Amino acid sequence: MGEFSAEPIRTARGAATRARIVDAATDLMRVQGVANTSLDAVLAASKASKSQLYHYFADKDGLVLAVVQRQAERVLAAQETLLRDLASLDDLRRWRDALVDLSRTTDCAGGCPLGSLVSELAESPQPRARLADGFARWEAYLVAGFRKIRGSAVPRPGVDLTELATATLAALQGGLLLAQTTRSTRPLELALDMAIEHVAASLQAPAPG
Amino acid sequence: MGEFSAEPIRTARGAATRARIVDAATDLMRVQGVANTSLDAVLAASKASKSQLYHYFADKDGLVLAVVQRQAERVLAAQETLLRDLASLDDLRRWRDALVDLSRTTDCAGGCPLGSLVSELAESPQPRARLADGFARWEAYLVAGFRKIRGSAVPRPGVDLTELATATLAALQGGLLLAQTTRSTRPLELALDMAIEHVAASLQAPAPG
DNA sequence: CTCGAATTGGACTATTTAGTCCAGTCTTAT
DNA sequence: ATAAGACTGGACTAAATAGTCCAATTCGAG
Repeated sequence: MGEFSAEPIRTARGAATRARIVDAATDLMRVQGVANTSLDAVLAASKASKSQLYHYFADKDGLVLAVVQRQAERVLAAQETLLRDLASLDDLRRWRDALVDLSRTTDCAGGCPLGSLVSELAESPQPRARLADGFARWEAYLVAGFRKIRGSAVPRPGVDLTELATATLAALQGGLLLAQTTRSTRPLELALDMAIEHVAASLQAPAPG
Repeated sequence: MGEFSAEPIRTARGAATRARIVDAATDLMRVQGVANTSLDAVLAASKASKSQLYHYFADKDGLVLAVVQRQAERVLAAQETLLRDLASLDDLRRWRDALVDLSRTTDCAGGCPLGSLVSELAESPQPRARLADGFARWEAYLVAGFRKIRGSAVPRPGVDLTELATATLAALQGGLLLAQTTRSTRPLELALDMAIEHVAASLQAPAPG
C-alpha cells in the first residue's frame, strides 16, 4: 500500500519492461474496463511474466494506479497539442470540431479515456486523487486558452476563468457520456456549443447599462 | 440471450423473489460497480439461493439488464417528482439546488446512478439501449418543463427544446462526474448554472434588431 | 384433498483469478 | 573476470466465481 511499485527501477531494461506492462494494461483497461481486465491478459498482451509484473507492482491496485497515470498523460498530451495555440473563439470552435471528429472516428465508443475511469475508481482514494489531478491539469490548459482569448480586453467583473474551464470540461465529459450511450456525436456537439457560447458571453466586455 | 429472464413469473411469490434479487443487485452494483458485484453477494443480500436466481435470470447478463431497468425506473421516478411542476426559470433553479443538495448529502460519491453504469455497460448492446432509453425519457421530462417555461411567449426561431434538454442533461452528467472525482459539488453547480443560463437565453424572445 | 407445476435449498463443478515462490539469467560496477 | 543484485520464467496455491443439478417443498386449480 502507498507505494507506486514494489521495486524501484534500476536498469533501462527494467524500465522498458515496466512500461510495456503499463501500456498493455492501459490499452486493455480502456476497452474492457479495469475490473474486467485480468492480470493474465495483461501479461499475455505485454509478453511479460508474473514475476515481472510483481517485481514492479505491489499488486493489481498498484498497476491500476500506474494505468491511471499513464492514461492521464496520454489524454493531457493530446489536449496540450490541441489547446496550445488556442487564442480565439474560432480556435475554440476548431477544438470542438476536432473532439467531435475524434469521437466520430471511434463511433462514439469508449467515451473519454479519463472520464471512463471515474465510475470504476472514484471510490478508491489514490486513483481518485490522480484522476482529479488529471482533470485539474486539463482545466489549466483551458484556462490558459481562455486568458489568451480574453486578451487585453477589459475583464468582465465576476468572471472566473477557472470556473469557466470547469463548466466547459463538465460539458465535454457529459457530452461524451451521452454520445457513448446514444452512439451519436450530437450530444457532444450540443454540449460543447453550449459551453462555447457560455465562454463567449463571459469573455465579452461588460454588458452596457 | 435475448430473454429478459430464464422463466416467466407465474405467482406473486415468484415475482416477490425476483424483485428482491433485482433490488439487492441494484443496490450492490450502485456502490461496487457491476463487475465487482458477485452473484453470491447478491444472493446473500437478498437472502435467495442460486436456483432462485437462475430460475428467473438466464445468466448474470440477464440480471444486469434487469438492474439497468430498475435503476432507470428509480432515477426517472425521482426526476419526475422534481420536474413535474416545473414551469418557470426559478423552478429550474430550484431543481438545480435540489440536485446539488442531493449530491452534497452523499458526499458526491457514486455520481449519477444511471450515468455510472454507462462506462461499464455501453459496449453491450442491450444494456446500452436501455440506458439510452432512460436518458431519452429523462430528456422528455426536461422538454415538457421547458415548454411550460416558454409558455405562450413567441418561440425564438431555431431553438429546439430537445437539443436544449440534451445539453442540460450533458451538463448534469458531466458536472456529477467531476463532482464525484473532486469530491466537491462545485463542478455540478457551475455546469448546471451554465445550462440554466443557456436555457434562459434560448427561451427569451428573439433579440431585437 | 391431490396432482402437476412453480418454486426453493444448497451442494457441486469447472474455470478464472490474484498472488507466491524459487531457481535461473542478464547487467553493471569494480 | 566476477560477484552482487537486478531481472526473468513459469509452475504452483488458495480463493472466488459463474453456472449446473436434483431432490425437496409449496402453491393453485379442480
